[in-house]
Amino acid sequence: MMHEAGTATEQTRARLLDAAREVFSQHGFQGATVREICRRAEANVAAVNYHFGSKDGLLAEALNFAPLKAMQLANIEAGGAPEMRLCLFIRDFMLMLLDETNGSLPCRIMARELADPTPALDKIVREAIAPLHEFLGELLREIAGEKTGEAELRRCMHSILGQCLYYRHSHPVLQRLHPRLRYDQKEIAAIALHIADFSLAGINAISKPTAK
Amino acid sequence: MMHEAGTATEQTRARLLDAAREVFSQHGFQGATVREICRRAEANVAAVNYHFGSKDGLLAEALNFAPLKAMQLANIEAGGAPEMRLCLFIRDFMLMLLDETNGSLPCRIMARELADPTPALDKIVREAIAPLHEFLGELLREIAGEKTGEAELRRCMHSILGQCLYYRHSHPVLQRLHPRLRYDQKEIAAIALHIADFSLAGINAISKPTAK
DNA sequence: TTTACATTCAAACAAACGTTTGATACGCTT
DNA sequence: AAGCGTATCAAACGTTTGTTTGAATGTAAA
Repeated sequence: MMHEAGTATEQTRARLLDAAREVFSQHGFQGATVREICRRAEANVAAVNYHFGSKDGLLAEALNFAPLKAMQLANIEAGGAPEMRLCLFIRDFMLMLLDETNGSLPCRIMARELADPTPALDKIVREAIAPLHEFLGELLREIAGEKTGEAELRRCMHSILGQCLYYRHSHPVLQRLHPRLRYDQKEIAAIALHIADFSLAGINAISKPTAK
Repeated sequence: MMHEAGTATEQTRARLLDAAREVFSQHGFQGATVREICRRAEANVAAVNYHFGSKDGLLAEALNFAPLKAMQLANIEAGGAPEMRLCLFIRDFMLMLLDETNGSLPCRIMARELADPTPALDKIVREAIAPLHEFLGELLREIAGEKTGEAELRRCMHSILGQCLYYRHSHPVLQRLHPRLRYDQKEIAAIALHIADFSLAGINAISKPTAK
């Protein structure tokens, strides 16, 4: 009756999810309208409620934490010095946040939801952000050493995440200030490298305070 | 006929502006409703359109760049080493972004608008953000020295602003992760000090690259 | 073919939105 | 007191929102 891969039903579901990810990442949950999502998916307005129950349900299914988790796993398996792994993490994270050719729109949706709580935020925090913080906390612990306090380490983590997210959150502003700027992969890599250098120096200063 | 300070008309205008600043800073421009603003201001729904023409007009008048400019001016007049002035700037900026007792809600409204363009964003960028970037750019130039490239210096500026704005943008998330956390003035000062230390070390690493 | 069920569709729904209207109340000058 | 312009108000306006409905369509088993 249904449920074979590639069946018409599943195609509509998939088109709706793709369109939803685009519109949600562009306009946020509040700014996105069911009608625009359906228009892009070439589906009827009722399709969202039929397949996902509600706009909330569509958001919940549109989210996908797999790329973020896969990135963390690959980072751990990459091995090497923790400083190098931090460098790698920042670059991969920035690519997910900024690279248009990167398919991981869910990460950009999550970035939008940070400031604007929706019914899905609790799930996002529980399943994506909390593990990310744990992963990054352990990585920074390796770099900063055991003597660094928990609060200082957490603030270093916030400093790094803040730098990364800034380029996503402030993108409309930065585009107005520097209209020529384009976020191609080369520019993203350069920014990531800056953040890594900047942050490693910061961590060192925090973890090994030198008397003046 | 009217326009004397303290007249009933001006009181309604003032109440509307106060309420608008609260609601806009809490829910953003899209999320805020004219009806809630009027309810808090104890005014009729039509009052917004009568006094400000539209919801857009209310936002435009609710914005106030004076505190941000005053802060920059005070910073310049304070004098002292540029490193110390950066420290001062970060603390004042964080207080405007986070301190509940601080009356400068416009700064928090602007922080929300960064990610979500509204008709007022162009004016915000032109009159508040661009001057802020110029001010901070000059301050960082003093710290980093003449040899540092323009792009590197701008990235350092983004690193600092990103760290500061993170605590505002990610507040809903951080509150869920650390429910006990409260942003009193002591905590804000501690965070500001961290960002300053972290960033000064970062700037030094960028501006005076040391061969390994 | 007939039956049963899942999916799609145009249309309508109720609620909330920003805004407008026309009447009423107020404050001032004459 | 009369007249005039401003401010306030309840009510309604026209849109847009997410959602629901009931009929039409497609698909696969009986």
